[in-house]
Amino acid sequence: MDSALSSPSLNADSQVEKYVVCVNTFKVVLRLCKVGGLADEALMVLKKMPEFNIRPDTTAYNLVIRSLCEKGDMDMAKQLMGGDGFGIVEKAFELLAEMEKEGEGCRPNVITYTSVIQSFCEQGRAKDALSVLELMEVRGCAPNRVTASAWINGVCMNGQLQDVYKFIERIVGGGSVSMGDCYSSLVVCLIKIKKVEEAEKTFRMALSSGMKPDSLACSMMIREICSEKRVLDGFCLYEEVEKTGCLSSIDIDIYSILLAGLCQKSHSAEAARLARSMVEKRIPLRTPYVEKIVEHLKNFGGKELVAELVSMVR
DNA sequence: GTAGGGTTAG
Repeated sequence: MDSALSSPSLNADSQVEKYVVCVNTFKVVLRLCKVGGLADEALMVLKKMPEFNIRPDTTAYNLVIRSLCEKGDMDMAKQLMGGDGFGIVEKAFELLAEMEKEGEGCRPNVITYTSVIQSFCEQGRAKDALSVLELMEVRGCAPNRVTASAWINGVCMNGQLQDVYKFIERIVGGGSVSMGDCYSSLVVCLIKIKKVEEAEKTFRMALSSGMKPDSLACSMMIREICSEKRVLDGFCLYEEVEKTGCLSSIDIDIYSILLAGLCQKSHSAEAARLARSMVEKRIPLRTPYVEKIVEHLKNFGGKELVAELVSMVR
């Protein structure tokens, strides 16, 4: 990469006549660097752009910042295992500062700030993350649900759960992220770190406080409860979620998982109710479950219902 | 084609 960049065949002067090199050309290269984990090379390419009379824009900078952050995370992991490596994220942060100085055309946006915040959070550097959050707010850039999610995720993974509620209060207070989005992220994280009981408590609390958890949080929570063989609990939770009207984009597999579980445990009334609602909503059965569901349901739900369900199998 | 949370059969 280094030699290619500095070779005579690839300098600004000789290229101008033969090719049209533009920002997008460089973005293709930067994207490749990012995919290939070549953070230093990405930085080098970025610094080379002015020689082609091309000013990097926000997305070009963001690609490099993401590359650096990903490398920083890897180095951090190495460090935790006894190696060294720290401070790559500082480079990303320096680039961010550079963008703020450069002004128009490459001004940092919510993605830029979020990337750096995410990296700091993953490294357990909540204080640094906070300073970036404050910076973006000062610059009039509102954090969004991804910003919040990155923070919550990092803090959870680092076992700093006690600070997460304070953070949620703070970011929701800013007015650009909803409580439901924050608690959805939290629930997903808690499940991921195997704190399922706490996840369920949090999820139920969110529901009863009138929040609308997002579809992933709903799907994961119900799926988790089903996997504990608590199908009836799962079904009740599903019905509660449905009442809030935030079920529109829930994972459709959940329906089949619930229905199969209800059938297996002979909760016939509930099974028939769910089956009817699936027919109404045109939710298809998942094929791995069809046989067992049909077998149980034809005794309780009626032949017509079963026929309709089966006709929707895909 | 600039960012983010997961599963995959009883």
